[in-house]
Amino acid sequence: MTAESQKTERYNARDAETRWQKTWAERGIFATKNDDPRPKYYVLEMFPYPSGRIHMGHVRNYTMGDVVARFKRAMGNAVLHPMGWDAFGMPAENAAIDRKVHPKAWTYDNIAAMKKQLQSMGLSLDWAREVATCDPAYYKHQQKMFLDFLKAGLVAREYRKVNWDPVDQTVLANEQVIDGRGWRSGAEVEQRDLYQWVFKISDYSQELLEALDRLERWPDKVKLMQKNWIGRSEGLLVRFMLDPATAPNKEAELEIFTTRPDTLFGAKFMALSPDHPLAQAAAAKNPKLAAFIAETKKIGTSQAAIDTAEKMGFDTGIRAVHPFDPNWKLPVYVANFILMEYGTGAIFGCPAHDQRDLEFANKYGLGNTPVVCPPGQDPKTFVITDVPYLEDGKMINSRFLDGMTIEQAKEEVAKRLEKDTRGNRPVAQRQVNYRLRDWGISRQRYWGCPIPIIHCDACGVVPVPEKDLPVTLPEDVTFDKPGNPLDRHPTWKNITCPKCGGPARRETDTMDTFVDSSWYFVRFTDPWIKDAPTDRKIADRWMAVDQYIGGIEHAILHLLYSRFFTRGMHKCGYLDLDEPFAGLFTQGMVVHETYRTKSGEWVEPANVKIEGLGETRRASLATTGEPIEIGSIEKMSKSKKNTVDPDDIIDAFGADTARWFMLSDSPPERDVIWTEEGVQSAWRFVQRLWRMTGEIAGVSGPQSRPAVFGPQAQKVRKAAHRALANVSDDIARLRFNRCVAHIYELANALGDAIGSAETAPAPDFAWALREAGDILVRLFHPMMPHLAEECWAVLGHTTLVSAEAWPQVEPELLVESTITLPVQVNGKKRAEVTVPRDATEAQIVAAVLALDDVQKALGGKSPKKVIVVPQRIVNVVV
RNA sequence: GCGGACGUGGCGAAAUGGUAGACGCAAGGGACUUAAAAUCCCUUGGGAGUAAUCCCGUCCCGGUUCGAGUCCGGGCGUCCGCACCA
Repeated sequence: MTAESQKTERYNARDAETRWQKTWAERGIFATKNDDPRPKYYVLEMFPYPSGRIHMGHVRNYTMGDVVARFKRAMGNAVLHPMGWDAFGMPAENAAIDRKVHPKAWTYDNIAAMKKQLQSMGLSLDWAREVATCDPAYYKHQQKMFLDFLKAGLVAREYRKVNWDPVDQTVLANEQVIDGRGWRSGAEVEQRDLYQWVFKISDYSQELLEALDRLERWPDKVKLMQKNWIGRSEGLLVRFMLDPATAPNKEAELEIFTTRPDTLFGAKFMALSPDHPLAQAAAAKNPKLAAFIAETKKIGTSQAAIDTAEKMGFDTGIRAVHPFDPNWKLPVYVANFILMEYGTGAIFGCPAHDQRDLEFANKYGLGNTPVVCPPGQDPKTFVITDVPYLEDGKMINSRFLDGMTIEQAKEEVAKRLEKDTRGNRPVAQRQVNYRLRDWGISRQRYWGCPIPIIHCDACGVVPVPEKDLPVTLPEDVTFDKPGNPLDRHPTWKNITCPKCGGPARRETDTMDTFVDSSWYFVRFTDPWIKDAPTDRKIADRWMAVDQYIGGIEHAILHLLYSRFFTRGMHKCGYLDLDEPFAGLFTQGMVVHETYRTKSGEWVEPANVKIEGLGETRRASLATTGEPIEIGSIEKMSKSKKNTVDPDDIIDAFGADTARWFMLSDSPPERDVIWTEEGVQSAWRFVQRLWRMTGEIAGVSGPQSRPAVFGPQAQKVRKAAHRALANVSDDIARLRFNRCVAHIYELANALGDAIGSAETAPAPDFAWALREAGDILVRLFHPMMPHLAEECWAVLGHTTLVSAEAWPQVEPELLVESTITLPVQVNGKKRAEVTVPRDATEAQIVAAVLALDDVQKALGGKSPKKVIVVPQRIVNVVV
């Protein structure tokens, strides 16, 4: 055979893949009907930002989703598997600034390019439902819901301290500040006070927290992260009297929040946030205090600044009165470590039992009194110097609390102070605090959903009338100056007030793009409806998303916001559920080795030549041969140039190879290392499957199922049905790496069987080979759909395997008539015993004790007992 | 600092408390070939032995159990999330 003819016998992935993609599109087999009566299954992958090109992370994510979609479809479900674009956001504006292209043009060009790439992957998507969040037909409904939320009390306008990104010139959510820097620009974030539109997500703190327990198919890790983020703590609000002689005004009281009311007798000082009204009032009369407060503002909010910042305080001269002792006066400080946003912005300090309080007290010589004594410690000798005591113990130095546990003391203090009233109000009340703060959605940006609000000099804040929706973005904008182009737009901004007809201005802020992605999954259920965000019946039919798949980086922001927004939509009558994602899966990243030249420049894998193995493994520049350092394995990123372009891989090997590799080896929740060897291995397997089905197709056998199967045939059939059972189970549990292994096992078994076949195999064996071949193709179809169609046709089928039902397991093929059990003596394996499947325990024991190896291991002793675990193991204990 | 996850061959990894290392990669040997590629076959945790076989082995130290990679306690290490949150 010549090299040329061999070449033609290879599977031509590029050719076959375009062909099958065309066939699927023509026959519309992935279109989903909203009135499909079969049980629904909604599988969704997090939609991409149209950056311009897909990356390997997308390939992994969408492959996993597609496997689930194709499997569920074959299982007889009506499957909803849509795709869209998270199309608003800053990169489009950055491109406008850098390249002088309009954000809209840039975005839609990117969408076109990426759509083509996604289509080359052979994903079973219903493209008719495609949405882009930058489309007025989409954001119109978002504006409507903003107004609904406003009416429902879920939106507020607040003058707020915000994180200001000086480079991007916009406000950032806390979640978008990483180590004190903007998550996109990397610029050090400043604090500014601005009017902000906020969603009242904190009204749902308790609800969002409690509902986590009911999300059974979410990873514990994500639930825990959300739980910590919501940050519930129970404590006591306590009103301290201020010594009137020292108070700056008639505000003769200071309210604090504490989770440790038990330590009240260890109090040494009070501390206020620099932003606290009492601090401000005191500063008005005390220039030195005012200067101190100004000083605290200069210290940045960056992580480094917070880590290294020393505790600083300023004695206001005000004295507070201990709630249990009118003669006990506590100095009131302004301190730089007290946050106005949490609790009441004021605390009482108990240095003996709090790290920060102790540092502060030590610095200002305030001393400490331990009030909780560790078990086994003599209270008389127990002193605190540099390390506070935070554990459990018995109360000491605490008058009526002495001898109690911490819990008892907390309860006692709460009870007494709740009873105690001052001015008709109890001195203390129990309170639950949350760390979660309202979601500021205002962004000083052009490329986002306009907030449908008008500011009128006479009427104030006026919602845009619904008949005027959508408020569309003007297209004639310039990006030659920093800041928001909407703010300096001559005509768009100025408008007449819909209420009074007087001069007014549009709100020029746009919404955080996380709003766009907080409901797109609902829009997919009916993206065609024009006059409402949803068709309620259809939304209720498809929601919740049964399986949501995406990166762990969205564990908090996107998922929490979506949970909130869904509740808002529920409240406003757009659907009837609270939790949008019934099942969540967070997939790992695609990582790759990094390469750098001696001078420290990153080098793309495509330009690197690797030689040698292990210790002698060396890299050099492909062009010049200059030696290159092999660095650590890291997430693929443009900055480190360790990326592999999906287009290149699909061109060279086909989409199926890329898909197969993405599912192989690593468990889906863990990172997968992209290697050249791994791709080669996947590609070889594609070829092998294709050859193998060709060989099976060449076997002539009976048309109808033989009545009896010989041992050779049974062996093949058992292998096929075992693989079928295993793969079915593992796809359902998203254990794709195990599916891959089981498919390899079946291919190996089938390869052996074909190898052992005669030129004219017996009819039953021939039939079994064809059956196993059919099963094999249908099993790998969700992972490698194009190859599967090709092989399916080679096997003589005229249907599409993509539209075939999942094969049925014959359960009797999964059980053996005899079983071989390992035999242990004192927990060490010494022999094996083969017994009939239905052997009784007594029969098994007899068979085991009759074994030479067992007798030898017993060394003449008689066994104390024999443990028989049915179908598993036998252990003889001496 | 608080919270969580993980630690298994040369590598990626399997293993409802029940034969540790399935499956893949890499490596070594062989077949086919003028040769290469491709393909196929064999070997591959460590040690002892001609061999049958035996001993050791899942980060370390203990414990529970007939039996522990798996459960519990204590270390060590790596990774992730949160963090002046009162």
